[in-house]
Amino acid sequence: MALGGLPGFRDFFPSDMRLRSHILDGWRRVAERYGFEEYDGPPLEPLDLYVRKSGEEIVGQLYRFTDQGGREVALRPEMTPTFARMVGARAAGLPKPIRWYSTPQLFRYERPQKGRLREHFQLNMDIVGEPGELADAEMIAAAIDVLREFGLGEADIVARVSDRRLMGAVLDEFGVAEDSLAAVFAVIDRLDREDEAVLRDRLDAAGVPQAAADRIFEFAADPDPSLSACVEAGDGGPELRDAADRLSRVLGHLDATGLGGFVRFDPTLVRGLAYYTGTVFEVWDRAGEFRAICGGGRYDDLLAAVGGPDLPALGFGMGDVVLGELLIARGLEPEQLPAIQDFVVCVTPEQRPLGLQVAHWLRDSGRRVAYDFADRSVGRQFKVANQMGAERAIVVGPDEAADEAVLIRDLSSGEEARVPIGNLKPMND
RNA sequence: GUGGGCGUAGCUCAGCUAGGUUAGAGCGCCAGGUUGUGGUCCUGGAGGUCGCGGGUUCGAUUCCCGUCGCUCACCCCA
Repeated sequence: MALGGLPGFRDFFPSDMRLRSHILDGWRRVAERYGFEEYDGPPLEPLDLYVRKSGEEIVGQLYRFTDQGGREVALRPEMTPTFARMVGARAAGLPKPIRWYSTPQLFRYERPQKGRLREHFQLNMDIVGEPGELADAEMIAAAIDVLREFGLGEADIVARVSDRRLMGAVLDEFGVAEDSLAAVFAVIDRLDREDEAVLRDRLDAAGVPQAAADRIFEFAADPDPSLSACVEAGDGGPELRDAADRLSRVLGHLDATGLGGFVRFDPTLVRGLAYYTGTVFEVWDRAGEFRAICGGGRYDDLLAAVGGPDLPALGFGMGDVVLGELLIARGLEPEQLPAIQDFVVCVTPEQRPLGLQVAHWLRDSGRRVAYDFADRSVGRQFKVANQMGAERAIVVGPDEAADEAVLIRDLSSGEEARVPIGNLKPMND
């Protein structure tokens, strides 16, 4: 290989393209089954579109440059700003709620690692203009159904669901100061992966009182947390009660759909959820081998904040990289379809014109057809037909031609039959 | 940005651990095994500056240093 590609970018050989198409096709099927309409925007956007939402520090993680017209531009790292602009342009005239989906290729300048490249495809499904909990449940159900579409079941995946406001209220009640909240969230996110002693040191460094730390670990130790326990721990203020009530209804709706077995209330879900305002969720493989497969939630203030309409909204994103790794690990890759169905065998070069006509008729009727480009022996042509995975060999030879027929051989059973050439003509010819 | 692992044919790897004649295997690929029938089998072939550069040495794929690349983890995560 004289020249490699860029790190974190993928070449999709035919065998890889199979999985990619499988994933993208599955995404589309389910999104449309949920009544979502597809949209797309430009892969290149003004840099400012992302700075405005996420701040200057994000610039280092963007693929960005100055174009020949002096504009600062960036390859899109996420779809939400583009979505906000597009929704804003049409929202006034569209019936609510708006249900749109997209499958953009996104780019981020980061060190590639497992499940995380510099480029990926991401399913985005969003609902705009609906404040009620049925929409929250609908969104989570859609995410689960997308994964079910690929053959993943309750034993494979789990949706962790919470409300953005719950844990903050609980921590407040524990005596955690407002300005150490971020550090505490980071600790909570690592409860499964890090020793308690290390995490206690971090809490201490963040200025969290010993008593508060004790209550955090006690709270997090509950293997099957309940909403009521959460409200109790937080000594339910009105906002906490409202969040708990809402979440309770969301979970109830999900039970009603029959997807309850995929769902788990998890108040420790706090990570990377800066702009969410209510329901938040992530879907994980149960074995915990991979990163989050998908994440999303309600972001009622975001559209207005990035210059879009002031409408409540919610949605999720699901990347193709982790999902692809998971499907491979669970043996759920799509099966390889042979490239062709029919292989036209020419016995002698004299049959070439007839062979070309037969092949073209078959193609016109929708069959996948190939033939040998060289005038090789019949045996060789059969070898190629077999190698290409053909179901049938269509033999065009002098004996058959004399009868205005071809010989059709079933390559798996070996059965042969003479068929009049006219029978191969497409129906509508 | 930080740290670990790995770089030998298209792919998966062996050889290197006391440095030495034309660097190997399996799979894959190509061509044959004659005259109209494939999958198995047999024969032959193509394909490698042993990632790159430097050092030690009579001699380096093998030892040392550097560098690049890949990969995993950390950081970060929209």
